[in-house]
Amino acid sequence: SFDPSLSRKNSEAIKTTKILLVIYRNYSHYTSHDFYSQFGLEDVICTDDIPGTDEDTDSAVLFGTLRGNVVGLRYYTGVVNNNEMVALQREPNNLYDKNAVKVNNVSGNQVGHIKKELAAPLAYIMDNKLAIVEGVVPYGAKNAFTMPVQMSFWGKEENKQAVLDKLKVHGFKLAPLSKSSEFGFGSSWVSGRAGPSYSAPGHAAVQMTTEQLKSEFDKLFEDLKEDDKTHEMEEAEAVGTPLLPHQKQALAWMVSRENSKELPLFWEEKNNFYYNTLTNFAEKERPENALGGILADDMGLGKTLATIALILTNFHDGKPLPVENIKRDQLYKVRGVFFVFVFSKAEKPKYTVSSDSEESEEWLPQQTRSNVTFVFSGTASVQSVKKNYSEERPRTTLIICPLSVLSNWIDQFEQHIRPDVHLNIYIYYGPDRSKDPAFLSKQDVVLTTYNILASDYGSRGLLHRLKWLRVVLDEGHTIRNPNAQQTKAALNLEAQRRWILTGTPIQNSLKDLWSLLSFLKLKPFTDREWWHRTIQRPVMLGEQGGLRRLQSLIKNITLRRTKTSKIKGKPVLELPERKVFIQHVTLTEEERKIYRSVKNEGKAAISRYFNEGTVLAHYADVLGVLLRLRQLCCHPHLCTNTSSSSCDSTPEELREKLVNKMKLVLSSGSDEECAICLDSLNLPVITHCAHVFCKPCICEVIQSEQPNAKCPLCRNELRVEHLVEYPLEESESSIEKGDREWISSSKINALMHALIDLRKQNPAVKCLIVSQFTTFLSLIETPLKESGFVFTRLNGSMTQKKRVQAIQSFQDSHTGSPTIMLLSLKAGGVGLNLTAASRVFLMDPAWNPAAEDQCFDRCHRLGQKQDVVITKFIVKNSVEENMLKIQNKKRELAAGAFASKKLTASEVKQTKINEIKTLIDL
DNA sequence: ACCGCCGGGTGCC
DNA sequence: ACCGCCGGGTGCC
Repeated sequence: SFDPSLSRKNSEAIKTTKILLVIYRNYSHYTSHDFYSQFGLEDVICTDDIPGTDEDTDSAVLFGTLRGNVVGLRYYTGVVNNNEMVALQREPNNLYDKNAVKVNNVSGNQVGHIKKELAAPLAYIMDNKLAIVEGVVPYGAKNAFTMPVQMSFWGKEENKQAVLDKLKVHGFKLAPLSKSSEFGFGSSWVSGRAGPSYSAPGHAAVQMTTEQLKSEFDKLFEDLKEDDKTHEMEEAEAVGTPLLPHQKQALAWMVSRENSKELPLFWEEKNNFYYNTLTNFAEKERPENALGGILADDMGLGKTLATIALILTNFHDGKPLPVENIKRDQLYKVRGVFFVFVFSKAEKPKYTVSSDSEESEEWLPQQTRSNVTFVFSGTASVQSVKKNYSEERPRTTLIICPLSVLSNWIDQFEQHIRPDVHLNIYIYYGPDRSKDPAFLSKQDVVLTTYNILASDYGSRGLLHRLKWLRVVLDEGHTIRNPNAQQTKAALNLEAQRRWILTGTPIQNSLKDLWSLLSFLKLKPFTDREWWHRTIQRPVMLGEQGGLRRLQSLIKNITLRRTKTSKIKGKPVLELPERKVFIQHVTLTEEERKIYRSVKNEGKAAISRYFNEGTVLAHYADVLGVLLRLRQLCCHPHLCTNTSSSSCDSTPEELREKLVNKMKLVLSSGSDEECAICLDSLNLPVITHCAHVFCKPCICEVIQSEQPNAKCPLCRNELRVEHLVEYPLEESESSIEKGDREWISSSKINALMHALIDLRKQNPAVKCLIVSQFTTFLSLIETPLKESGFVFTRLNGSMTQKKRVQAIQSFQDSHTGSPTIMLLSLKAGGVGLNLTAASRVFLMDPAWNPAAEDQCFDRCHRLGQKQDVVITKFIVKNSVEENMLKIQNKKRELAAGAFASKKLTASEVKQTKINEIKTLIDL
């Protein structure tokens, strides 16, 4: 499998010194977090530095417990059971007592108040966040006026004394932590099962070590395969592409989830009541099962196709979208309702709704105003149903995806729906998008992006006013951060069925899971407190029961297969091989000279930061130095000298400098994410301390930290009026193009040599040429034209239409179609399909090996028929080689047993410092 | 009796 | 609340 063309010649340009064969492994759990871990920013970003994030509940310990009283029961409707969990909630605006503390049951109905004498110290403790106070009503739930409540106080060790003192002043004392302090669950009336136990830390019957826990956690999603999910289902006729066996499994599972009549997990029916076995909450109303789930298949297994098949197959009431057309003369009017009856075999027409349509009886009487069209077969079974849905019975599937995969969805719909089937699909995107709710709700499918979703939420726009039949979040892990705007926006959508598609289900934290569960409307986890008390904390404390619950929960709502999963003994996907070669390039003496001088200058600056201990504060500058070096490895013209910083300048100069820095960071290929929402930048702004965030994110931080807001990355002062916005679309063209004469570079020579060689062997083979620098791609265009290559190009900045055109022409197999695509590394999202290419030339290494892998997967995926050969050009003795070292270290770490062992803040810092040192040879 | 005791009215915060 | 608390009625043995 060694490609001789790469080393055959010993030309002047390519001084190939060594070729390495890297065997492909799956690094899919490598994520964009990596950038932050690389620079040790995770601890700064992910913990309590940002207001509104989880109150560092992971490190909370139990201070003790206290018995108190709930009073005023007769004024409220909320009821509880014995042993039921209750939520304590401050009510600072209470007219009678500013210390008031409400007591709510699991579904949020108020039960009463904490007696005022106790509320006084509680209010202090809660307001100052000294402890989290949780309650359970041990008995007396049926009392008329007051009932007892057993309270547990959880907090950071350093706050324990303050809590004890405050309680003491008011004459209260926490019970010592003894075994007997396990409260409540022993006498649970929930029969049959062993009730859950929430024991105090240190007293868990079998406590797991952090390592055990970690490995169990990693296995969570791997143990999901087989058992009940092997059932296959034939796709509806309307699906134009035959499904593979594993896709039929996915379809069967998704349809069964949507049509499920079962109680959700952790609920039981008893005495006409429905009991939640985790919280002991009960209600008369049957809790709705989450009609949906998480499809967490590896990328390339066809999540998109499975979803399309789901839409068509479970189109309405468990029936598929009909393929045949309805004839007009079969229309009958009955009491203002339009029915179409198609009787194929029956002797007599029936003017009743078929009993097969279980729900018709219940809804028809109220629905007589809407126009309904039914198609029945004579055997009284419904063959197909089509009707104008009323607002209460929405028909529309809303699909939300990153912009980069929007076109992929459109393609896939076109590709996989039979041409004679009519499906209304509307792309809700762009300034001219429809403002008409009636129009939108008449669509079968509405496609939009997370950014549109987020801005729609802010303005309470159409997406949030309509009721949807189904909402699908593609790349759904984008809602893992509960504070991000798009997460809130997604959680607030109204829909009957909800799906999350993701290839990376859990990053490395349980916390990530909560947003997903909350989106799925899984009772009672929509409220973070119940999730935290019943699952997250028990798991964190190493309790077996907690992990068991988590496992069954994940198992219940998730389907995940990897590329290596097997179905009936055969791999789910048989992809051609994929080989990665590293081709070393040696710079010419002239290039080396420039490189060396920039490096020495940058090295001096960075050593100074090290000596001053201000590396993090000069974060953008460090990146800038590294960026310039990486650019010089590619081509001397890439490095436009964005001068190093000097202090104190006029506001205008400062502004310009900041804009330049922002451009630097945005084009560095390493940091296109916002440190707050951890997602791609939405309206990027730069702070005076030169850190880039989404404007909405940072504004929220500033808002909530009033009046002394600090930068989440470096703790410098922040002001809204100091934020500098990214200037609108002047980009690209301004970066010098025609004003310098074109020259080649060692890397371009190496590339051209390989391309020409390849063309000699097989003129039809298609290649991707990938770089993080779009200017570099532009420079490469010149020799491509000179050598007569037909090529196309895909940039992040291209309009949707142009992207589609570029992709289509490249995927075209006719002679004369482009054989080369110039691709910016981050241009295509995960869904981008470039299977026409079987060769990839990666012109410059990325910080994050996962970003590279993702890029390779755009051609090494379902539909690829040939082996994929990837060539990475790496300049000898340069920052690129050092980047490889770090990439390899990361891969080892990710693959090793201690995978993502939590590092302490100082360990992370040290790692970061070492990495910067490695990168610049310090 | 500027007390005690009785029994009715009453009741979250 | 089959409590506590309040405040009015009442008052030797």
